[in-house]
Amino acid sequence: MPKRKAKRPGPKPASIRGIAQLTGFSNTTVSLVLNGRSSDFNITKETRDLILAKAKELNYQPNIHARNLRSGHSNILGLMVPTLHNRFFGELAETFEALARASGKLALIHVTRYDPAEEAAAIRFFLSQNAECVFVANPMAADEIATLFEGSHTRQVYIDATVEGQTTVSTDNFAAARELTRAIIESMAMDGRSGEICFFGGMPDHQVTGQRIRGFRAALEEAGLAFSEEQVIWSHFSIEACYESVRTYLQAHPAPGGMFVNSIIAMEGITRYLLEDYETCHSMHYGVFDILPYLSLLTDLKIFGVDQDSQKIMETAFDLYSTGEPPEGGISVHVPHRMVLAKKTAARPVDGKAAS
Amino acid sequence: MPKRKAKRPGPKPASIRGIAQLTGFSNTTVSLVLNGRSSDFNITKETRDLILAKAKELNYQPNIHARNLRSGHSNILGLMVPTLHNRFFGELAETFEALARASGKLALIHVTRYDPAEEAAAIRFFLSQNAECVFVANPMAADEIATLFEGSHTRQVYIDATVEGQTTVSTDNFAAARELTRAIIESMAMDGRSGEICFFGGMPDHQVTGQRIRGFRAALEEAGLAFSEEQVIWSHFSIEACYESVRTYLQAHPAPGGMFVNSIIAMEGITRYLLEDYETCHSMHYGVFDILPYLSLLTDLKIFGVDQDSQKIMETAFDLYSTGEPPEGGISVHVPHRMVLAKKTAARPVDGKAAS
DNA sequence: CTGAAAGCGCTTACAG
DNA sequence: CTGAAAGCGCTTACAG
Repeated sequence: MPKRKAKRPGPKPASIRGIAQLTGFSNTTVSLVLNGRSSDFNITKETRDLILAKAKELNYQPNIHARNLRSGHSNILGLMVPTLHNRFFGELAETFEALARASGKLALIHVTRYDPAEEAAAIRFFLSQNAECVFVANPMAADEIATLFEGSHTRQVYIDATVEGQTTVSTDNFAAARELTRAIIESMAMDGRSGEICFFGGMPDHQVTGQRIRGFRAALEEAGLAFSEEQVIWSHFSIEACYESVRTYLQAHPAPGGMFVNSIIAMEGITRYLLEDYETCHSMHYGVFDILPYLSLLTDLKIFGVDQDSQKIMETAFDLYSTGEPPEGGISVHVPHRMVLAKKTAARPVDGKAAS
Repeated sequence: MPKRKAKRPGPKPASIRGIAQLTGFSNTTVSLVLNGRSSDFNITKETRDLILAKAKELNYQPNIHARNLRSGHSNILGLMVPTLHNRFFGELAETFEALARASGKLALIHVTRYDPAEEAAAIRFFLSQNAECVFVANPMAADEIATLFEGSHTRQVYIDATVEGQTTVSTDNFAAARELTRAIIESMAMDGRSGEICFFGGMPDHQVTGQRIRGFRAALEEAGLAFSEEQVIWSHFSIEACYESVRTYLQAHPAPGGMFVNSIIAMEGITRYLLEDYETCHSMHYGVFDILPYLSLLTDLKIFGVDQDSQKIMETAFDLYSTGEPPEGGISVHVPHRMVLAKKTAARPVDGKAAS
């Protein structure tokens, strides 16, 4: 057990000046040594060891504020994310933080809750701090964001977004959505199931949603199925909102066939509605984007999923940033996703009884 | 579409000095106005409006490095979390960031991956930056961490941890674990199911796990059931590790009864094993800590859960920090959790007590 | 009512 | 091989 904490003694953290005084060298020498530049300046091994020892003894850590203020480059890396409530962004953020720290940068995370105004505020903040790079994940207003960067020295890397002339990294949302839709169609066919397939979740201005809708539509049309705007059910990304939307839709469409579910949050909204109408929910075929890897195994629903590789996506984005200037016109990278198949195709006995 | 970005023009962000020159006032006056202290210094409305207008025009944002360096108090708030891969910590982090920003503080998040060495590094970093407060969530080595703070001015608030003499906020892990275990026992009884109940997931030194094991044990003993160390299956918090552990256990224990699952990650490990032995997995009764709110509804497993209110926990922790000095000896707050019942026993999640 | 000046901890030409 | 000194953008006594 630690002792009750002492009240106000507060020794200040070790500083360069402190180490300089204690060792008898100048600030310059200490700073040089501590920054690993001793050899560039032919600083004696003895001097170096003395300073290093003292620094270790005092547990010296540079004051980032002073360092960044002075050196001009802020050492700040920013990550803008719409939320941290789901696996995809949580993992993105965790990887971001680890990579930033490993390169000696300060990781700043700004959560914008799918709000374009908050997004603009986030970017302005990062710019005002002279951030070295901002990773913009899944923005609502990608183009507006890009214009904010104009004239600044701050780099920008987009994740799950497409912006003309910028560096972008993402899952191939169009292709993945098409694959997922195909899986739904095929699953319905094998099951002898008919009925409309709808696209559920997301807001009209949300770029990634738009790409997925195009993939959804392409698959439908390839299969000779019609697509109309009415098949798209918009909904804000919250369980409550998704629940309301799916409820309204299903009560108006008594015999649905399948659903393209645009987020794990939307799936939770559906699950909540399942309490009210198990039969209908259970009869449908689902395809979920950002599925939890093992979710499909747990459930007795007919459910497929796209599992994005968020760690790889972030690593790729970071690489693109850290390997110097981007090529003129930007560069776009797609990171492969993984399809998660419904458990029927895996080694598990089919019983699929309603729990009712 | 934004224009291709300009290459190196880089106008520097607006500064106090810039505004001073442009408006003809001194740095002092500008600084005072911008910090909302005009009235304390009887600064003319005209002066104030002029400066404010110019600041807005230039989209002035204070340089945090300069401000914090000068003003001594760093304005930094730290959050130490073991991971961001799950809902509980993701939501914690999101709420933390929002609260910090709303109070004009700089939110710094440090992910430690359940590694005591990383935890110490995180705390040392925060201390070296003179952070105003560090929120320590679910540490492996709470006591060691507390000693690191000794003699510093940095406040500390523990989340999901108990430290002698410190301010702590958490779910009542003991009580919740006991309730959850009771639910498992009762569910098994109603089902006429016998067999050992084991505790699955977590590492020996993990404090919160220890508290939950005590609750688990209490419930067993209250029900006249034996408890022995062999019923505890340790496992690192990763899907892979949990899969391996559960596999080893179940192959050695052919007729298990129930499982206290110590994290959603552990549950995913089990789900993965379900592919190999559906019968066994399906026959057991589960209780999961940190369940996804609607997970139990999706599955055909017999599964109960504890749903922690991470947002409320973080808000409470933040309040405790922001309302000044903590009382001598610290203060401990428990935030109520919610029991999620298996769908067989209830039509929906119910607040309060376990199944009756 | 407003300004001149010091200084937070650091880095970096420059001098020797 | 090492040191004296300037300055990053800000805040805050202090002076008037």
